[in-house]
Amino acid sequence: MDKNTSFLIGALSERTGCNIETIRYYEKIGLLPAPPRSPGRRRLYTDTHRKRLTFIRRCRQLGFSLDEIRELLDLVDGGSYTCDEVRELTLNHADEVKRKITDLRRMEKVLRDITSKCSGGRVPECPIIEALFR
Amino acid sequence: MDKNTSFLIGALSERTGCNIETIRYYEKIGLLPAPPRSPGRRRLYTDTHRKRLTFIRRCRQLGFSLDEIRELLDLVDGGSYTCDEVRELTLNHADEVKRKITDLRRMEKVLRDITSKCSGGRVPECPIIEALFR
DNA sequence: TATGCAATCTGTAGTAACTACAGAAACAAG
DNA sequence: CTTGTTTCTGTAGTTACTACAGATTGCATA
Repeated sequence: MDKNTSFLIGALSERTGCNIETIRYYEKIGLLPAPPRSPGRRRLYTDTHRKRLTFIRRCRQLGFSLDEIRELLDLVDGGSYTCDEVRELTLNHADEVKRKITDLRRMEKVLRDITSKCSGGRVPECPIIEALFR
Repeated sequence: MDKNTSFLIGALSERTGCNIETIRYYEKIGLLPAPPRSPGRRRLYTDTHRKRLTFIRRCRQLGFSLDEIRELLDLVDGGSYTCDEVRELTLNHADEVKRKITDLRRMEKVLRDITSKCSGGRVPECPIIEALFR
């Protein structure tokens, strides 16, 4: 928990739930800064990295694309971001999520409707198939 | 609408809402059978193809993966599918859709909660960012 | 001190489901 | 006959990872 304590990539992986290959991938594409290395060239992370990675992971879970996250991080790194800018990005995203929910709900309804029509026997004219072909 | 009337890939694309490259892609991976060709080697589709592609598209919209669709089509093509098998595939999928909806709803709530905390000014300590880093 | 084994390293290739192009050939209209 | 649109094949790019292969490194134990 100390600001100066450092740990290896495996520990970072455990603490964030992000797998090792993905951490190195984020470094490669410049989302996560390259950390200092041990004499044996192992990556040495600190809590700062952990926080940043947590941020990235959380955004991913919220459905932000890596490019959107990059935008957010640029705002943060620039230091001169406007609350409004972040707010807009986030609200746009919330709207997108809302649309997805609507679609999925329609999707679920169709699936349930379809299966409710199926008697469950061994017939060659399955209503599910029929419904989907129409 | 005639069983024997054939049309070109552009028409199939329009009728199904599936874009041309994607149609050729589905043929390449064996989801859509290779249609006969005109003397000039253009693909000649019939309503049978249209129906099959419609089925594929609809399944995609419902969130089935191409592999799942392949399973469904194999069942159909085999001719000996059980209604139960299709039903199970479909119900499993409905459950998955339900889970996705749950996740997205939580996601949306977080996004709205977060933005509601933001006053919208030009401050360096944006609560949205703070919330996501924690 | 030797040795074994887990963790890490780099770099490359594979994944899903397309999308985008380049360059050639075919066809329809004026 | 020219012009423009459509289609053709084949290849490469996309996103966000995941999965190796083969080489080190470092720690613990005999």
